[in-house]
Amino acid sequence: MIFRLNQSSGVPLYLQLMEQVKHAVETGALREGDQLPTIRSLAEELVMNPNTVVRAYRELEHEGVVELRHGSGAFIKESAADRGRLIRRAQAVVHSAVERLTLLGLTEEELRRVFENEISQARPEGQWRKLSGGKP
Amino acid sequence: MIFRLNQSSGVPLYLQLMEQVKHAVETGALREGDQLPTIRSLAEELVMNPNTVVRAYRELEHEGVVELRHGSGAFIKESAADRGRLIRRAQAVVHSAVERLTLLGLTEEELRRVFENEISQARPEGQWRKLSGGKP
DNA sequence: TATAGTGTACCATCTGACTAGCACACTTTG
DNA sequence: CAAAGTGTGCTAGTCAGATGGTACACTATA
Repeated sequence: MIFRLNQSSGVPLYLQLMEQVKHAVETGALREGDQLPTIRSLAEELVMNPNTVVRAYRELEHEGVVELRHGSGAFIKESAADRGRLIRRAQAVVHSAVERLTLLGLTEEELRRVFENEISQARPEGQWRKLSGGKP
Repeated sequence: MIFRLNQSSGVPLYLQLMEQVKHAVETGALREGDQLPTIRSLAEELVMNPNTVVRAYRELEHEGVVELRHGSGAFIKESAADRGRLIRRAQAVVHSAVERLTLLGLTEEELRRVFENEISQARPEGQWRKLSGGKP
């Protein structure tokens, strides 16, 4: 497993860690019964506090993704549906799109904005706040 | 202009606001000389503290995106390059990709993870921390 | 039955994001 | 000149993320 965390994105580290684990499960990189890194070892390698790892693991347990076994470790729970194939296919689609846009000359910042904008346009159900203003 | 902020994403509101403004400029929705909403009015409509809007505006000014005129308002500065056409083209590409993946049955959460994973795979230059662990 | 390795549970502390409220200075408009 | 609307500046406080450290409880293994 390889986890990549972005310190300066504003997104809490424990949330990023959770996302990484979920993604690994979705792609099949982590399978049912696999043991996750130890809290202490992961904290050490990611140069973060063990408590932060604990928080991520506990939330993942609460979401039913992992199982914490006192004294032995953290393990991937049986996932309801194996979406590995679908996710990998999706990854391919996104990959080609990102590659194409990179060649067009978009910066990573622009890419993120375009993507986030598209998501929020396509699915306005979430916790959004709208503002319709004119020229004040 | 329409701004959409996500309260529960973990990303600071002032950063989200900045992104929205930048995106609006990139797409051409906001043009040179256009006046942005008043600090107070924007804060009121977005139901946030004026200080938070101030912070976003000041950072945007620092980045050269807007110009704050004491006593009159905030205005879009002349942008170095008009990337409107490029960005709109990119938006079309991303739009079709997102649509396709939505039809495949991906949730918004999965979509975000796949995208973020792709970005970090494609451009590992940033402030990333790697972990290569095995089964501990 | 030891012992090492694991998760669990606290507590104190620091930092940044955000809120809350007020007074002040400048510009526009009448 | 006066009033309304604007950005500016400041102080104080709340909250969540993250750190740092310690002690404890459980499990696997020799």
